[in-house]
Amino acid sequence: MADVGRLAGVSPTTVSFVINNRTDSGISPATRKLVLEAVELLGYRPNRAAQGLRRRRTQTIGLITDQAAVSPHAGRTIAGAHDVAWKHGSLLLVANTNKDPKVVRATVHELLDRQVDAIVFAAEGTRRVTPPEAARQVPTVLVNCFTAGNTLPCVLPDEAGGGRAATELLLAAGHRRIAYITGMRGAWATRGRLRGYVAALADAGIARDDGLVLVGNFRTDSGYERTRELLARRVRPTAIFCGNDRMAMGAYQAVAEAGLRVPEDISIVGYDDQEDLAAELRPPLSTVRLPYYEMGRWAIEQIFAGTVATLPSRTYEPCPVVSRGSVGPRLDTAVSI
Amino acid sequence: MADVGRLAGVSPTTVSFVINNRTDSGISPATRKLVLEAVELLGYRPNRAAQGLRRRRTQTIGLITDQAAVSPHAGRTIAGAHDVAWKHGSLLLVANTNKDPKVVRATVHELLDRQVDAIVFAAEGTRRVTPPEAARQVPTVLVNCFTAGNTLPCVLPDEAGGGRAATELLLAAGHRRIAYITGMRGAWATRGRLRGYVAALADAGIARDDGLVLVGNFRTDSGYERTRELLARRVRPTAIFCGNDRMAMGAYQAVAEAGLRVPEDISIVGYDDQEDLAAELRPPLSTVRLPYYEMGRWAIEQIFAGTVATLPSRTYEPCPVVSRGSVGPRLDTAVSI
DNA sequence: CTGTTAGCGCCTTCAG
DNA sequence: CTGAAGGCGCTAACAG
Repeated sequence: MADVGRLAGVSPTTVSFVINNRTDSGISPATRKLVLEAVELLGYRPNRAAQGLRRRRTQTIGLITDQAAVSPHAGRTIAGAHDVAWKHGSLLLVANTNKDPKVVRATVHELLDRQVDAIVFAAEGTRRVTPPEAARQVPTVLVNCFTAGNTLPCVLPDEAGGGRAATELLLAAGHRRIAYITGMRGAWATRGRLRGYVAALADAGIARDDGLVLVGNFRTDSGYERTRELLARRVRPTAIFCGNDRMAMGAYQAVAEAGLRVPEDISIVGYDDQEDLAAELRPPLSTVRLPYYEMGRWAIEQIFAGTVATLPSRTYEPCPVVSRGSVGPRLDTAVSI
Repeated sequence: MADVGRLAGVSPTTVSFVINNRTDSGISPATRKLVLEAVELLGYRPNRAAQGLRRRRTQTIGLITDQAAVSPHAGRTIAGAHDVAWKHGSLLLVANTNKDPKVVRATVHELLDRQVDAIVFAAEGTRRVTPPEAARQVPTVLVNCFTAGNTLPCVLPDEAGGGRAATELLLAAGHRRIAYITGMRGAWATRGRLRGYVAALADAGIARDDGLVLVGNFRTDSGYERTRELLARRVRPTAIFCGNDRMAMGAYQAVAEAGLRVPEDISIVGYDDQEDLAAELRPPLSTVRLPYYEMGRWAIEQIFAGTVATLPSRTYEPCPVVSRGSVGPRLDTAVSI
């Protein structure tokens, strides 16, 4: 910076003013141009570490994930967060903990030591977390997780809305006997999706039939097995809502083995919109998207909006329907009620 | 730090010595203990931004990806890189470019401005890249990509080795009529895998039969279509090596539709070991793993080993076979040669 | 409209 | 064995 000043024949201060184009302390256009030329000539770039030291803002945000490796989910959250941060001139310091509380603590400290402006916690599967107290030193927002007393603002997928949307997609196609293969019992996602399913049926004036709700576990096998059971019944459902895409893949197989076709003979809807799976199934699977990218965006947007302190304890991000080719009209009018 | 010194009754210098436990400038055990207690009491943590300014090392490494969102791949590379960096007390500054050269340039500068100690470039799909010259200011290593003149060291998956391993897995099970459904023509991965396939067959003394090599495009549909063609032949292959897992999924469907079973009637091997797909297929797919995690590790290890400058232009990371349940013994001895 | 001065928090000679 | 002084690169008061 001193070099730039020397070359332009001004003081370092003036250079600083020009670089940060501060309008308050009016620099003459001529000087300004002179400085800019010197900057260009020398290829000068300000040292952010020094800036951070002085300004107490590093233009860096810490993002802590559970387990980035396992699924594309963490990647999408990071991408969403990154895009917004980038637009504001910030970058992400990304760290992985393997849910190990000691590592989480250590990570928060490492981030804080590097003077991050804010921290985002992102979980793969929705769950309760207990971030270390130290994180409170900077604005903190939770993505896809929440604390016991709702002590930190968080954003969660609107699972109930997604369950409703999936069910309504089927309802709109004329289906009335819609089975639901749930995910793992007790999982936060499972409960929400079920609530949406039940509500949608109720709104459509369809009597609740617990026989149509089978318990799966999110694995392909359970989708396959439960679908076989369903197809073996005297009165079959005309559509199946699967608690996730992998179970839907299992369902596809059971349907094929029974000599039936999707969607001609039976309609299927998944959940998650798992990349490289839902779109690649034959026929492409209609499903509901888990808004990881959007949640990542949201978190960073709140940070830049400076609204973190005043945020409601929970914000729900919609799970939009992704219509592909696995839902068809109900055809068995003869058999249904 | 001054506070700590005051509390311990020593100068800031002494505190610094204790914190960085410098053995050269011998601090008495008593003083040392005193300082450590003060640090503990005050919850003092050194400011890395200030340290970085002084030491010219920020304990931060920049990691630039192509498109983190699309697949789990980038996530695995990040995880591998992170784990090694963490072990050395460093953190990753992660940034995404969407292959846009202007964004890539800008990102490199943002990273350099933040004084990263090194830069890693990671691509999703193996390809040629042209990183901005500016990156040379710090050690730079490429993951899953390479430059035109091999001007920067890189690590790539050993696709030929993987193609060979997949083929040998089938050969070992007794198969001799092994078809290969390739990925997109011209893709770097496709060529390497094919080379390995051809070499393995040659080594086994099996005459080359170009009729067994069908061109696919990495999408599920092509795996399905090519497999149908294969199954319609008078003399069928007893095993199929698919250029990736998605095509293997398509192959599974064609096999099922033909009333055949994997692996009883026909064996199938995939490539990529795509999470949440290969392991979830029924039967679980035997495949070859793309070593993203390992390549991420490798890159950071080189950086800490200080060997970046002396590295060979290309290093190949093995693609290990992942045996699951889709390969069985050849049963049609009657029909084969 | 521009320059001087004084740190941000830390590390590193160099004296004692 | 420990402390004082100086500076990493930058910005914010405060003068002029």
